[in-house]
Amino acid sequence: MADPISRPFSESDIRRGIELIYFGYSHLTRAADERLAAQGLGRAHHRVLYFVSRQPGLNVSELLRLLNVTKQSLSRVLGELTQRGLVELRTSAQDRRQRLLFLTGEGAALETALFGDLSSRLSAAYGEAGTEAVPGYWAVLTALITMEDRAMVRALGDA
Amino acid sequence: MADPISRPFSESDIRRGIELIYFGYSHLTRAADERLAAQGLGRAHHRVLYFVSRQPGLNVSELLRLLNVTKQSLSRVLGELTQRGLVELRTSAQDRRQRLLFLTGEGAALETALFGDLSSRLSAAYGEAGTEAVPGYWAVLTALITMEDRAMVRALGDA
DNA sequence: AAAAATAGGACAGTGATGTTGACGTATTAA
DNA sequence: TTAATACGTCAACATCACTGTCCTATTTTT
Repeated sequence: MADPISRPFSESDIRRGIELIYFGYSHLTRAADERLAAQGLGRAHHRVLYFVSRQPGLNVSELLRLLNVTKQSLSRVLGELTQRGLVELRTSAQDRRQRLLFLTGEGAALETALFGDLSSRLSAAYGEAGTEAVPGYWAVLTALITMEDRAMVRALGDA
Repeated sequence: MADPISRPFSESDIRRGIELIYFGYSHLTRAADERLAAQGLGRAHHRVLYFVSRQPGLNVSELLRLLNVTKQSLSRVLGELTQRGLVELRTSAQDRRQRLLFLTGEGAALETALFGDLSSRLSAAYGEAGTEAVPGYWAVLTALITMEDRAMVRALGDA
């Protein structure tokens, strides 16, 4: 846990961490952004495709919590994705108020391609940084997430 | 360096890396985003304040390269920042076509507060993750950046 | 059975941030 | 003198987010 006595991190260490995550994230998504743009879609669409692929059958509320946007904002994106036949909404049998989200075949194909874009870049980075570096990368990023949301993010992996 | 033989990274490792950087970055900037919103500013303004603070006297072309946006887009943001008296443009003595960018006192004060927001979150994360984790965090993020841009990012630290 | 809470959708207006494209001007370099 | 460079600017438009309000269907509570 956090050690309140030792403060081994200089301003330069902090600035480095800020700049690297900013540039790193933007490079990570670059190829996927281009593929999306070619289809007339944006990152907002990708995030929906990603999470629906990750947790097929999740409902709108759960997706809203993950994305941390308003339902009006999600509604537009979701409408476009269903119109294009990339995402499907099915009424839940347990609670007929809920709409469960699934990718169509076409949606899954696009998501796979987009995942490939991210994956090839990140695999290369893992490889270049070395196996020992990866747990540290995970640890700092995990610690950036507030306790409140950490369970939600962990749950993605458990699914 | 990259080992072309071993491929020790599963899809789950990759997904984890994607999700953590997405949620981690959004948590990192949360407090700063709120401070900006309270002033009627956005992340675009913050990025300018950040880089001008980091490299006082950089010119518009250099800033465009760092931000990777069009000059029309930057122009609006820069105009707002100068109007509010947060950023100052001075004509370069060496090349009078160039405008060199500096923070005003007020601009520097705001940037300091915003940096404090990022810094306190990231310091806490470094601390929680442990000193050993930080170099791994840096290494993976650095490797995410294309060789082309890596020199540019490194140059920020050297300044 | 009636009332209240929940899940979700819809309409209207607005703002921040980005884009392309075209054009202009001052300054420096060839 | 010509060409390239470093800006700045006007116009139109797209994406993605927001607030606020109102509505329906369904489930839960009382």
